[in-house]
Amino acid sequence: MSSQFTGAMVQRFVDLCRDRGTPATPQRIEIYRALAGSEAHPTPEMLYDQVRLSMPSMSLATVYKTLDTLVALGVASEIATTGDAKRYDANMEQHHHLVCTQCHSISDFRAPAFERIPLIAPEDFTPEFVSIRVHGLCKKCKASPPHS
Amino acid sequence: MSSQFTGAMVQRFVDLCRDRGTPATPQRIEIYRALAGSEAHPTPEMLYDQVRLSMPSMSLATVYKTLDTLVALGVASEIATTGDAKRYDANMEQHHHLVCTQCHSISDFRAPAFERIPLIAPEDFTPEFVSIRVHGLCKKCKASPPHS
DNA sequence: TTTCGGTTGATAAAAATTATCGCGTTAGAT
DNA sequence: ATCTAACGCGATAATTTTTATCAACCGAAA
Repeated sequence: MSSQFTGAMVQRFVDLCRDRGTPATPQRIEIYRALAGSEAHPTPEMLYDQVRLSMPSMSLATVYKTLDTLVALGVASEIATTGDAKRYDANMEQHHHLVCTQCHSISDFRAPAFERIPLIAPEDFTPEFVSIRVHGLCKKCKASPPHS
Repeated sequence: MSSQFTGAMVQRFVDLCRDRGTPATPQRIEIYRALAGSEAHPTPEMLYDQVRLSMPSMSLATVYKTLDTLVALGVASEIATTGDAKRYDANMEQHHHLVCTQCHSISDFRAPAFERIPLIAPEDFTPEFVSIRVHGLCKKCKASPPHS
């Protein structure tokens, strides 16, 4: 994620906060910037460590509360994982995920073949959107054998 | 999940344990039976409560350890969720999930249109399998308005 | 300036998961 | 049959992750 693109995302975030009447505090801006600038789909802890570099007074509780706020604003989403900690994504465009079965890393993925997945469901379920996860071996884990 | 079908699954589980040299202890059998007999994709806590009905001495730690064993044996899988607790599934057939955006319930789902999703990925990622999640409103939540 | 509502940071508490360890049971060797 | 070693179980402690609480702070409005 290039930093200029991140900057544009931050700007849009600040604008959205103004529109919604949600204060764009320095803490929220820094947390959003860290999330938007990461491709690692970071955990709250990871964001905490990142933001503290430029804002040492940051509290971990603020990170959790702000992430809830970002999700409520619709500028971030929580990713479903099998891991121990929550992970977030600021990429709100239609996209899917590659999940490494070895190291559990998650990366974004777009493919034309996945763009038009039919939105089907049983009759008693009202579908809204589909998410696809491709599980397999990431580049790193393919190269290096399991550490066991 | 009909109980006779659950019984067949338990039988296969016991056979598999014998083949693998993994002791099919009463605890493991009861935990597997509870998982195989549930359609709720239960959490460890839910399985603990269920199994204690017939085996009051069950320990929660045993549930956690056994779930790891079941996954290692390939007779159960952990489901990726955005929730607070882990959730498991004993249905090992190719299937997908309906996730309620309101109550976060998860139900199994099979559709011909999803049977042949192409196993595609970027060049540096080795895909193994795909999982699809259809997000939307379940029957109950469609009927009852949000509690807020 | 004062007030008020919302936010932050510190901390406690809760919830979920994992680690530890003694005990009992079982399998295999003798 | 007895002994022994290995393994699983249950109890519990410890760790990790997340949420709740609350006083202090900040900015906007009066």
